Amino acid sequence: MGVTKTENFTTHQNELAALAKALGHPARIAILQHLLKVNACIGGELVAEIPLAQPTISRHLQALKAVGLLQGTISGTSVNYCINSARWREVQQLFNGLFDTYVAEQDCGC
Amino acid sequence: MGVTKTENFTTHQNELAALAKALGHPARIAILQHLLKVNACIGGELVAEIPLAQPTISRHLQALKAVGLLQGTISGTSVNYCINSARWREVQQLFNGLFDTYVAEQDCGC
DNA sequence: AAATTATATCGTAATATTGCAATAAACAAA
DNA sequence: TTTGTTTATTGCAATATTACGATATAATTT
Repeated sequence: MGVTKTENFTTHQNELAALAKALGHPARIAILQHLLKVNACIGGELVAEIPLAQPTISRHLQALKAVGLLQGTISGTSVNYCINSARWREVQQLFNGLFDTYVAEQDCGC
Repeated sequence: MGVTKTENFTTHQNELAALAKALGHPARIAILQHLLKVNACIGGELVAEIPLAQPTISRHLQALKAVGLLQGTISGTSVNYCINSARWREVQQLFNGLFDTYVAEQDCGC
């Protein structure tokens, strides 16, 4: 079907999955890495940086914005994108909340 | 097209994206959470836990196994699944490697 | 051997995602 | 007003994902 049965899962599970999904494309990782590297708000110099067509990059930016990782503010004809620092940390803690649940490495024979 | 242009990105970017993608479905989050909760290897009691059909859960398990987060060992007619602890920690550090790149919260006016 | 149990795979249908060309929209500059 | 610049949206086409029923596989049990 291609449709995820979100109603079968908790809000937390759905949110974590949605965030992971947003990170689930190398172009979106590259976008974030570039924003982290220059550590600033940049207008679409990403189109020059990333070897994909401008509409494609625009879509990836929307996907990251949709989960709150990015924010964009209009500045003349261009848009300044940057990382939403509060959300960024929140998301990191959401992921670590999952990862840290692993306690010991009890030998289970696997 | 629906096909990701992996050749345009680094191995690291592709790996991180593939891992995130594997976490990008609530059923797979639920599977991991359950494995973490019982902290043991379980045969497919997941089929009873998660409200999806058995073939669907099997596919999700394969997806998690494909990125190394799970390992399964055959035990009679059933399969014991558990988290690969080494890989688990490795993946956590990969994600934190991205998240920790965010240094300051310099005011960029966005 | 036949039946049972547990899991994987196949086939199929529906929806989602990715990508690009073309175009639109919004603003700036001449 | 016209021209250029930048970003978003639309309209495809191709591929991927999700889901389930049916079936296959593999080991255990009777």
